Amino acid sequence: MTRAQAPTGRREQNKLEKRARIIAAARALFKHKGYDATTTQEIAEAADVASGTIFTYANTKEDLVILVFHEEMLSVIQDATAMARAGTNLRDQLIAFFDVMVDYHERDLTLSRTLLRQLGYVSTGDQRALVSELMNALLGQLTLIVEAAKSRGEIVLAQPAFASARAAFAIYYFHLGGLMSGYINRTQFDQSLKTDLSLLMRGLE
Amino acid sequence: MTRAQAPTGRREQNKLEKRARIIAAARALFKHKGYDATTTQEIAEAADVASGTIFTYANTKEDLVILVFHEEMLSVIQDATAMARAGTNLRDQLIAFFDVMVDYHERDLTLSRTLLRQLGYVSTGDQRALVSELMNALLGQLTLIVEAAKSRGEIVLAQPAFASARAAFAIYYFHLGGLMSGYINRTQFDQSLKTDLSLLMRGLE
DNA sequence: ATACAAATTTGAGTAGACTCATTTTTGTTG
DNA sequence: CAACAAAAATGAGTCTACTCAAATTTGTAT
Repeated sequence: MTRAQAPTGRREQNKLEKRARIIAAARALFKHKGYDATTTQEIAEAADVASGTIFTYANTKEDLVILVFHEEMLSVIQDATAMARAGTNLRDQLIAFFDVMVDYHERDLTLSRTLLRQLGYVSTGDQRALVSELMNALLGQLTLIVEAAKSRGEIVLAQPAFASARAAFAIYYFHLGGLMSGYINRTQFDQSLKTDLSLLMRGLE
Repeated sequence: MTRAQAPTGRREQNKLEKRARIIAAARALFKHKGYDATTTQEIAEAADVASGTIFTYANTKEDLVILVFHEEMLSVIQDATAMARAGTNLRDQLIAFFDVMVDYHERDLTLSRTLLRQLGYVSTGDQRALVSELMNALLGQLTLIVEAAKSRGEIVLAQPAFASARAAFAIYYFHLGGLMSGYINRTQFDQSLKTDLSLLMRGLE
């Protein structure tokens, strides 16, 4: 199922290099000219491949956004995890974590909007695997944070820690969408996230 | 700001009729042939307008999806509210509410996927107003449900009821995305929603 | 080396969403 | 009703994401 060994024949090697070139070209152009203003032709030229080659590595132009984010996001998650450690209680740790993520998204609004859009609409297998990987990394870190809070006796869990991490992320994700689409501003985002996470901590009953 | 009176000159009347024809044509074709297989030309023909006219009523083909859903969704929200009344406690009422919504979305997966995608990426003013209206209707009903639970002493709220409604919806929305994108199936959806809403009820602390 | 098949790349071609200069319709004024 | 301006509709044309048959490259076997 999952490829056992990293295949490193010449052919595989070339594919990897070409793939890397395409992703790098896409990233540079998206950030420089913006997503919409960048054509797949331009990406192909910058990556020194034919226009059709793009589409053996990504099924659609939007899939390229996922490829671009995939690498970056993993390191953002690391940063977020590091920042979370500074917090003194679970809620503040979660807020610190999400803060790093939002800061990242705010740096390139158009691109992040395209990403969010795409996350809810992934086409085929390859890209889906990447999204799953990101989501697992994210929820994995959040789960660790929740479990740590449990260990130090701060919270009591009737459900697996994973479920709490998921619920917290769901709340973050919803507000992120509102922020990215311009329904709310950053101040409102911070406020709403804080309120709703407090709610999750204390419960309604 | 908001137009005071309904303007009903001949011109306005014609626009409304034309708009209605376009939406009806789009709905019929989307449901019959699917979103992707339907061309804006076909919609224009079915609505008996020129191809360009479509784009004076919707900025993009995807915006048409929002127009189609706008009407339908308001009545789905009514149905959901009615079903929620049957529940005996807040959590079950919320689950009953969301159940109606998911049933609706499951009836036309492709179209709902396109809607969800679009919700996180609304282009310009007109469509944004429609989305806000839907969201307000939805969160409004949920808020009423939460407030009723508070009135009968089932829950205690440190925050406005609106925040609880929003948090519940956020959880629903996240899992809905997973369901629509095929990351989870309906059984898993029901399970996860139940778990996470229970979490919200009882809190972590 | 040579022949062969499989994998990969190529780029001209296609399809369809969207634009916009022009035309048509509508409402108003004298 | 004629003349005019504003609003709306039109559809030929553009632009670009994406396809796919043909060409090229790669790995293997003899």
